[in-house]
Amino acid sequence: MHRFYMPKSESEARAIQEELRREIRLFDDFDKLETIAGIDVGYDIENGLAHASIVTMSMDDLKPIEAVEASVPVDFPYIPGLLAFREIPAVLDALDGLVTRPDLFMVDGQGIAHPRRMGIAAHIGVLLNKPAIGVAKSRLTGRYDMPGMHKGEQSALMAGSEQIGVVLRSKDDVNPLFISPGHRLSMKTAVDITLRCLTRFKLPEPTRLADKLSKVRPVKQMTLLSA
DNA sequence: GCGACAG
DNA sequence: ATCTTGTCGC
Repeated sequence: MHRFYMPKSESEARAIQEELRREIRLFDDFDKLETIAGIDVGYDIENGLAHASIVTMSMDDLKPIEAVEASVPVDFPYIPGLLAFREIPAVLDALDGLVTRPDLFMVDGQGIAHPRRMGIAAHIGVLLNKPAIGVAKSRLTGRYDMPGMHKGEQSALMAGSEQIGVVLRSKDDVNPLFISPGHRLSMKTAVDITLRCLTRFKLPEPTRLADKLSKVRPVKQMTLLSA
């Protein structure tokens, strides 16, 4: 149904991104925003698996409605700028199990704040033809001034004279988040929606819950003290 | 050639 | 991303 192609080389991967970037639309293009889904991918290094988690919630109360997960073997290395090719297979697998249809996707990673403007959030948005926002915990590319230390303060993420994202302090005294639109919404809307998803944590609810699920919970040995 | 480098 | 104990703060 989708059209994800697994490249056989780095150059081919970059060529795919150059091709897909032409489909990105950065203006608000959706009629309703009732549900939002957070997407994140964790890894099980030992078994060579990528574990994708998607949590759908209501924009009203930010309470989860549905959660799906999927594990698939990783066949693409982590290469800065090509993260999408490593994580999307697991994401698409998890997506197959999703019953509800979220109005928008919030992805852990960059939207257009990418060397070729095709971060994983943009890639997912284009593949699904759905609005998507990139929420990254660190910078991939671009320059910026550090925003104030209080929640809500922000600064522009620039690539030359082009604004590719917003550096947002999502909580007092914690490292800022890097927000960038991925597809079918504007920079301003991407930030507005992210702000609406913030509660008392650093990460917005969609990504925060997906992140929690994607962590491959280790079979931690309980400290059982026998008397 | 030398750094930088989402997860 | 993941590996990891203690430790600071609400």
